[in-house]
Amino acid sequence: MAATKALCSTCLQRETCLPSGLSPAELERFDALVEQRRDIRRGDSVFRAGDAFTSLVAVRSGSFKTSVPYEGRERVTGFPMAGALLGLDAISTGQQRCSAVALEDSQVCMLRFDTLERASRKWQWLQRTLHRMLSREIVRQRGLIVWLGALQSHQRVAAFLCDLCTHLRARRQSCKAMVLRMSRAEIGSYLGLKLETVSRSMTHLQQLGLLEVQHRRVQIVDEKALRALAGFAAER
Amino acid sequence: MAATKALCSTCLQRETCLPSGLSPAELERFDALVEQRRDIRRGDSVFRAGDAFTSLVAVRSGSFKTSVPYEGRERVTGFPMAGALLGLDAISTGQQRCSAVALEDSQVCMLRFDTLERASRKWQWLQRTLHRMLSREIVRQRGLIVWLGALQSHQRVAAFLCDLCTHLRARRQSCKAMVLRMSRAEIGSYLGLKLETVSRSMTHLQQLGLLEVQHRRVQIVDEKALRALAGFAAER
DNA sequence: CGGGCCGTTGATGGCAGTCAAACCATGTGG
DNA sequence: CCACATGGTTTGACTGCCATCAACGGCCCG
Repeated sequence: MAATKALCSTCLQRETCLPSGLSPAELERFDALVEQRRDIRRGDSVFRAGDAFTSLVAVRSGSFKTSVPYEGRERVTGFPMAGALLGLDAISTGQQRCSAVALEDSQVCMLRFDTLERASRKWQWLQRTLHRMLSREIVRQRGLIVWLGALQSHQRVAAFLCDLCTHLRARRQSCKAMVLRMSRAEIGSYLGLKLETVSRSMTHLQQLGLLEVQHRRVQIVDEKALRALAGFAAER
Repeated sequence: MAATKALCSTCLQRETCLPSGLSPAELERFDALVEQRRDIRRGDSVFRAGDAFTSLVAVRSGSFKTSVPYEGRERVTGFPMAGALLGLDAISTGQQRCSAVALEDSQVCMLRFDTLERASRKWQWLQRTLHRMLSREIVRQRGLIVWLGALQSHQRVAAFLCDLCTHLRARRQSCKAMVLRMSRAEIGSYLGLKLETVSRSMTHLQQLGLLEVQHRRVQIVDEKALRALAGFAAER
């Protein structure tokens, strides 16, 4: 957990992160808001459910899983990647409600929330961006709700993979040869399925000629058909 | 759609709504933010998916259902009641993503969002409350995600009824003789179940001696057992 | 080389979806 | 006031999807 000063101006994710669309001058001012940068090793957590909330966490590189404890077990609620903001749910109570564990060696930027609130009272662009990030999280979660309530298992897996693909593309990474950072069990927990069902769904999609699956290596062969199967309209 | 000036200072919901915990002086200032009050008749909508977003909508009295179009059908995403804030998801894109239809004759207060943003740059308490409302919506939705992914049909129905009960109690209404404003089909859409399954689950819970059900009249006989069945821990 | 973890595949059972019919409350018009 | 239509709810029989239990196989790492 090395602590070094983060510089948003040098960050590859600044366009998908909080300081999006800023002028160089604004960017410099924003840099002052970042408390520290931390390296998180694979398997380590940034915070755990129950921790006191003081800072939002921006993912600078790598990827995480967030999960809530429920009935002794864990339910995965998302797989945030670079540019995402963690801890938005903790604002309401001041307590973290989920745990965030790194799926690979990652870097995060800590943003003290009281500092952020003060700054966003001064700077309209920051206020707007923060509101948008909060609102976007609501939209994202609702997408999951629709998946869980309306789709069959192989459709959910298809939707998950398409979604992952979209996020990777937005981060200029290859979608043609994805490497899943999470296990079948974690995908299943996220999608409300058992790990065996996730596995079966993937082989099913492979048999349809939409995917090539080799353990954690997934290649999307026919993305259009995959999206259609998942019930995505032309939109998105 | 009568338009009269709303007065938060006279509103019964002001403690669960945006202007919560305000001094009389602050309350007066807040009153100035409310654009107008509107009466919405049962079956009418406040906004529909695709509408341009300009205002948040606070429910003053009555109840609504919010739903997103999906594959030609509708998926119910919530049943907001008095004190709730509608349209939080629209902030991210500036477009309404769901429709809000009144389940009974209701009243709402329109809050222009640009006005609200300007005011919350001046008033810290407003900023905090707005952030909390946004964050709380994330938490609420995540609860639903956990239900959908982890619970059986009768557990989901039990959780739904307990949740409804909690909200009614917070609004000082009776929980012992609830009248459901929504149909079985709407409950099913919300919980990711078919209407027949909702009906069967209710009779099942009745046979267990936890409920008394007569069409839309539901009486909770053993709330503790119902909560236990739904997987609620002692918390909440 | 061996062990453990993860992923795949198979057989079986149970829960919820589907199709269908009956029942009930409400409201409307004769 | 009653007959009737209508929409919502309940109940039944059957089907199908996913969970469960179990065994096997591949990969990584000590």
